[in-house]
Amino acid sequence: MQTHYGHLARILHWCTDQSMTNALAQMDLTAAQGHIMGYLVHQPNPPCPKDIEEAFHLSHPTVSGLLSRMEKKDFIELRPDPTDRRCKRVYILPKGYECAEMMHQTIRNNEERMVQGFTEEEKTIFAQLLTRAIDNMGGHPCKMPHKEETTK
Amino acid sequence: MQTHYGHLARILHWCTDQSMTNALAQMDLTAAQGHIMGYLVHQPNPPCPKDIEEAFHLSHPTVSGLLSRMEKKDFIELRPDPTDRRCKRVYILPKGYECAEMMHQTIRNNEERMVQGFTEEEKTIFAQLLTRAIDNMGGHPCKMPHKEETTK
DNA sequence: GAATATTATGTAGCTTGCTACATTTTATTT
DNA sequence: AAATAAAATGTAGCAAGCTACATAATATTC
Repeated sequence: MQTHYGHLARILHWCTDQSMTNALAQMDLTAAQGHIMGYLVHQPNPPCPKDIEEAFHLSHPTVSGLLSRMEKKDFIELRPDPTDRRCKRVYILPKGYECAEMMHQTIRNNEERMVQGFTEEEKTIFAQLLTRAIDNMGGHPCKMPHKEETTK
Repeated sequence: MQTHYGHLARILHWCTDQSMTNALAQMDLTAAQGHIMGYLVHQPNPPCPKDIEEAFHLSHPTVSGLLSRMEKKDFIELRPDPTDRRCKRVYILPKGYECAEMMHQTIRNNEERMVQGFTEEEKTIFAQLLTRAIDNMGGHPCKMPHKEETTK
């Protein structure tokens, strides 16, 4: 059985993913809902569902379902845009901001832990090899979700 | 914005995943159904749904749904075990074997492509750094699916 | 051997993803 | 200004994941 880089990459992401999922569950949020929160908190203005669809490359019914469940739990609030009655705007409520802060702490912890015992040179090489392998697979993966919800 | 290894790992796996999903779609199989096929074809004897649940860490209703849809498309056949009437056995039909062969070819192509232009030394280091990062995240990820459906 | 526990599967109902089609509002064309 | 196109969201229905509960067959225990 030879080495499978794709498998190793998968496991590594799985580890960070589990960590984030557990942290989010303690706040009564699912992983998908947490991703949205991470995005929302980094937007300068309240986005509309359409913006989220594009950022995450999700269909609009999927986003619609996620947002309505997040609203029911008081993480966000949906209000119609006064200037364009087609659009809704997504406003973050206090519980939403708490969640986002917790997520950032989780990512920081994971990133640090992952390269524990790596020398600075090893860290650099690690990032370079990962990047080259991605490039080899076809460069920019145009449909990957947003950076914010990344080390989920 | 600093480097996020978790993100890079995620993108790399995503690339291989897309490749496999596209290949499977041409045979009218979903990604999840393809994973099951990859597992089935490497079992010495026809397994029962319970074995699949354990190999993939899926719940039994999930497996049950997957298998019945695969059976409907003639990739597999479910027959009751004569010695234990609680169990069903999963038999692979010809279409199933074709699918498995195609999947292996896809994995080989991806693995090769991924490290194109890497020296032998770089390949070794790449695998080592990935492995060490995984170990740092808590060693054996006990709930990761089976190796077979890995570089999906 | 009868009662009980375990094991394998089935069913109901939820979240999150999708596509396809419908509706409403704004923008464009003529 | 009226007709048409485009944009944002809604609804229906499917796949694939889950938990919780139900059923049927085998194993264990008394």
